Amino acid sequence: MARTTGSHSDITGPRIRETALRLFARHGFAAVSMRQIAGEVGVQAGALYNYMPDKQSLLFGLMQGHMQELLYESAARTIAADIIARLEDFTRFHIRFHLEKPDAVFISYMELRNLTPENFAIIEGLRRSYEDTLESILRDGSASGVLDVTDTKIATLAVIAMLNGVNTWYRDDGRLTLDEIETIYWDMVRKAVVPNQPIGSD
Amino acid sequence: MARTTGSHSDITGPRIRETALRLFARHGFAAVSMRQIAGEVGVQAGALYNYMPDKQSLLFGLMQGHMQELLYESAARTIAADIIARLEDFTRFHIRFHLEKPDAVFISYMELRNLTPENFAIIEGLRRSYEDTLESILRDGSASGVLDVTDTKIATLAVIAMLNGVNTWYRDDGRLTLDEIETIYWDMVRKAVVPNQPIGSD
DNA sequence: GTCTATAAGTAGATAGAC
DNA sequence: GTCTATCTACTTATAGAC
Repeated sequence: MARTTGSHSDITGPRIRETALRLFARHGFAAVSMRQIAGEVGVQAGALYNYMPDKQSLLFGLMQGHMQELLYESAARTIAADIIARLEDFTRFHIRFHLEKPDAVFISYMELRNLTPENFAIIEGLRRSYEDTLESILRDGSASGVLDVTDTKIATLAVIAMLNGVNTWYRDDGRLTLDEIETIYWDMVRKAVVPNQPIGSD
Repeated sequence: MARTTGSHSDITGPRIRETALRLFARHGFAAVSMRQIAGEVGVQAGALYNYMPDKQSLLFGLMQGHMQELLYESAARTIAADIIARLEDFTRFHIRFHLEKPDAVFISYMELRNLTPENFAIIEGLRRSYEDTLESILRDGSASGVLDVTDTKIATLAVIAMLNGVNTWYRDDGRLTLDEIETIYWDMVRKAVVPNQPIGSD
């Protein structure tokens, strides 16, 4: 039966997080008020504080949860034994995972400024761990000669930045399928880091 | 002679814009108050309104000025007749220009959400014009066969996203010179879009 | 667990003196 | 052109009733 007051701890909590994620992504953390979140959830602002000590914790929880899931999933999906195949695993996983969670991706990058220094350090650590997933692939590939990168760290950041770009233009109703997009990016990533012999060079 | 009150129109205006640019980049548009800007400039909050009708116009003016300068400079510096050389011009210009103006670059991307719809449309138009600079290079190169890109639009956005990434990690006292960084990125860009024959492929 | 009410502070913007 | 003072609205967070 419908109630306008009473206990809803098991549904209100997730709804607060979903709503906050969407509003933070759309308008920015600083521009969204607790009243606005509460209003969309359907409770009064004071009720939010049953679920979090303050607004900062809400933001941090969203970002931390996202980064932990990213790390967990990337470890599970980047498993091929062959280096080139593992790089392809990573490329396709990164694009797909990021396109599935655009709001969480967006705030995890855009709202770093609004974290306390302690919380910022934690999120930065998780982000670096994720970068290490790719960097170790590039380092192993360079060592064995199947890849050719001038600077492993820069190549890592360059590839991730390039892949992140998909989120800025992708639309569900666009002209390309997800698989086509993955393939186009994988082609560019592969060419950028594989030893090559340009046609027509001498 | 030092004065604490009186006319300063010719120096206060630029100082307001410099200060706002720095504060917006550091803390975000929504998190910076007019009083905070005024305080760092050394005037009272009310005085700011001699230079702009509202806070929104201040943000828009900063972003518009940056984008117009980017367009003007890119046209002046991407001039080589040869396609590959022009792509290299663009790559090196983009990295250098963006590293010279990190705050303006940062807010021109991060604060798009805080523009009114009308202002957003104008900035988006300028951004697309800049992307067209690169896209026309890639299109011309593909047509003449000196470049090989599966999808011109995606390649444009992928290259720009990759180059933009430099701003997230560059430090003046880092281990690489600006020219070394440009060269590393140019190497990756070139390999990604030039027709190639991977060594060891069959 | 949610409500109402409120504390204590800050926001953008304006009016009028100088 | 800048100041002081102020308006109106909104902010995060808390207290206590139910």
